[in-house]
Amino acid sequence: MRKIILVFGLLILALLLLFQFSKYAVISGDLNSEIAIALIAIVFFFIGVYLNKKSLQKKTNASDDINHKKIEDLDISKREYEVLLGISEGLSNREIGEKLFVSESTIKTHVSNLLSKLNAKRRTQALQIAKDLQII
Amino acid sequence: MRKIILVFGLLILALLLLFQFSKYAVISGDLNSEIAIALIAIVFFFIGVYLNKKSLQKKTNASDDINHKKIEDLDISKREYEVLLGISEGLSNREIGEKLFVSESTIKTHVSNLLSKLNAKRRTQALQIAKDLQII
DNA sequence: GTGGATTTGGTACTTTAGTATGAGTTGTAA
DNA sequence: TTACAACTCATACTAAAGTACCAAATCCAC
Repeated sequence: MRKIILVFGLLILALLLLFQFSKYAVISGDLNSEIAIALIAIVFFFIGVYLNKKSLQKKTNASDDINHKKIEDLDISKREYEVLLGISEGLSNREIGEKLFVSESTIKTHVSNLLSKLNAKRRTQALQIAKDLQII
Repeated sequence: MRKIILVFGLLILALLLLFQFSKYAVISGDLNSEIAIALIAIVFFFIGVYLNKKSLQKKTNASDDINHKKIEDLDISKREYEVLLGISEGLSNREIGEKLFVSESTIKTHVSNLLSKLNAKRRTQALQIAKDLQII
């Protein structure tokens, strides 16, 4: 919020300076008024582009950022989450076990716990739910 | 490409009109020059916002649009694709069968063919590959 | 209308996935 | 230090998923 105020403050300041400058330049005869207006137009065009890009960037990041709070809320442990990532990579339980240097049994336990925590019946459903909750 | 030229043409036209209008208005004394400049600034600000949004929109759509050509290239039939969508919803073979009003056997056949076409060993891997190829 | 692709489905089997249960090992917060 | 959560692993199941093969019905293009 403070950031937004700062940006807008600076924007207004720049705006005023630009106006004053263009007026002075035109009056003093250093600058053609059309060119001054064109400059202002160009500057504001790019300000529009810049601000829009910034706001869209925030939205995009927010939408594909991982919701860590949700993971905690669901009581998903660190290890369980690593298993979930393995599932999302399309690995089998055995392969996840090899990747994390534990036995397939261990992975099965984690998967089973994960499914109940995510309220899913299958690993594919777990993926769908996890995506909905934006935790993967 | 033709569209871009059209947009820019119109833009330049609008620009010239705006200039002429503001100059005329200022000379005729109907308008204060600061207000004219401010109007131009605002107009160009929104032009910047609008054009930027348009270009970003295209990019976004292109990235999460389904690649139909790829589906054809992989020889994935209409029915197989429907099964793939069922998998991505986290459904079991039986549930996909119920949804498409065919037997589980049929779904198994489709899944098996899908896996070999996608070069996947498991349905979860098929999902990952399908996402990579942007066909789901 | 014939031929090829698609869709359907069955049997028989192997392989994974998932459940239930019990139990030993850590790390760590009270 | 003890109590608890997280992690580990095993056994013994049951339930799905996946493969291989075969076969019939249907649809569509040439």
